[in-house]
Amino acid sequence: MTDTKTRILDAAESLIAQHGFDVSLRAITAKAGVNLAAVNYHFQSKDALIDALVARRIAPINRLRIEVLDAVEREHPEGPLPLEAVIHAFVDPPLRMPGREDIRILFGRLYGTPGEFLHRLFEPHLKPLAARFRVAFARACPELPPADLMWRMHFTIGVMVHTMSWSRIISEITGGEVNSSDTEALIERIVRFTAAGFRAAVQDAQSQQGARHA
Amino acid sequence: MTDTKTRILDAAESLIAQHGFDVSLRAITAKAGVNLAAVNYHFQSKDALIDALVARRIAPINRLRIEVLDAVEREHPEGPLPLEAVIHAFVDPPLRMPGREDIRILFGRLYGTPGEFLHRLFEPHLKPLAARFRVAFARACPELPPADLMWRMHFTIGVMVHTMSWSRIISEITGGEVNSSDTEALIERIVRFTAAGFRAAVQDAQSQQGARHA
DNA sequence: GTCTATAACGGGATAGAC
DNA sequence: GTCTATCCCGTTATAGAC
Repeated sequence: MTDTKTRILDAAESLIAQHGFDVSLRAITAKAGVNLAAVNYHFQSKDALIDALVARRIAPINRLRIEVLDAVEREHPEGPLPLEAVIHAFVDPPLRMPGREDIRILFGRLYGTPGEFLHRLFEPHLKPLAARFRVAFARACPELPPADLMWRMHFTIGVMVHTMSWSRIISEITGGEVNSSDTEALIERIVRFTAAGFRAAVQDAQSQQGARHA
Repeated sequence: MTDTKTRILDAAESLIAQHGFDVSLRAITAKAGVNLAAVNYHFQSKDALIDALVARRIAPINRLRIEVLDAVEREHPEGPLPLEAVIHAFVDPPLRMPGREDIRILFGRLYGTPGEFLHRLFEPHLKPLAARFRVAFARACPELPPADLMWRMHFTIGVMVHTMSWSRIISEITGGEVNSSDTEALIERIVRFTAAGFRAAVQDAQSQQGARHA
């Protein structure tokens, strides 16, 4: 039998992934097989529980992302970085994640809920990461204007997050035709798609105004 | 003074965009300037209110998407469809949306909350749309294997949704460096990014297994 | 049709025994 | 550390006056 604290975290993680952040403490403690008051003993509040829960998963993932990026930069001390490798360092750790699929869904849920958790969680956990990867992407796409660079990083996050949230459901509604169980192949698909997006031509300031597709 | 029913819908829309779906009926009715009981009179329940609220916005958007796609297909009765035009038909109506930015955020929030609303809202509203666009995308990318086609549609939705949810926040945290107020340019960026992604080479079944980036 | 008042319920948090 | 019992609050929904 594991630690009470981690059992609460595990139960909360699973339930939040399935039912969202408004899961009751009663449901969590029931699933964890611990008493209702335990959650307020080990953590101060439900919010603090969620903070701890997210930090437990985000921290190692971001550490891994930085490590992988470090390795890429070591291999290319100067000149442009290989774009696919940078994207890979960014999207692989969260998508591959430790075991449970719940965590992927939970993670996707976080991104899908802008505002509430932004200042509590993303500001500390994600801001330094974004800064780090921003210069990496800039080195991978030297000719890309800064605004386009930011938007395309943003788009890449969108692809990653949406895939994390919906991959299981996608598999269901397409009747298995689209299979998300092969994580390796899925990551590869994402890298190819977004790398091509990064390399797309940018519209120049002139034609930006009235361009329309026939 | 407008209709009570629509005032409730407007208030709910705005508040949900800002604070999520667990906004209280008290807050909604207070903002709408109507009585608490009104929401249960005009709609049966809070869930029914949300259904009505979403349907009110999704229906015209999807109608427009189909209309635009119809026009594209009329101009190209046979042979491949222009990819950018198909993407445009899909992402432009929701991103351009009627006036209020709240609606974009709300829309993004819906996609970011898989599970809860899927069977109630996306099944009826989105399933026929997806089927329609699927054949359109297949005509635009004839050589793309079906599985890749589905994933890339999925990725495109991810880019669109994430942009809708986060565009305002992105503008804030980047200090205006990245500006989301120019909807026209933003749509153009999305179309370029995703079109390039659709056109990316697919990994063949052989190299799918052990490919890794240096 | 719209409001006032209240019912019926479930939520998070806490005090105190063990 | 863990449990029982309880408090207090906010929530949805409803009944009935206007």
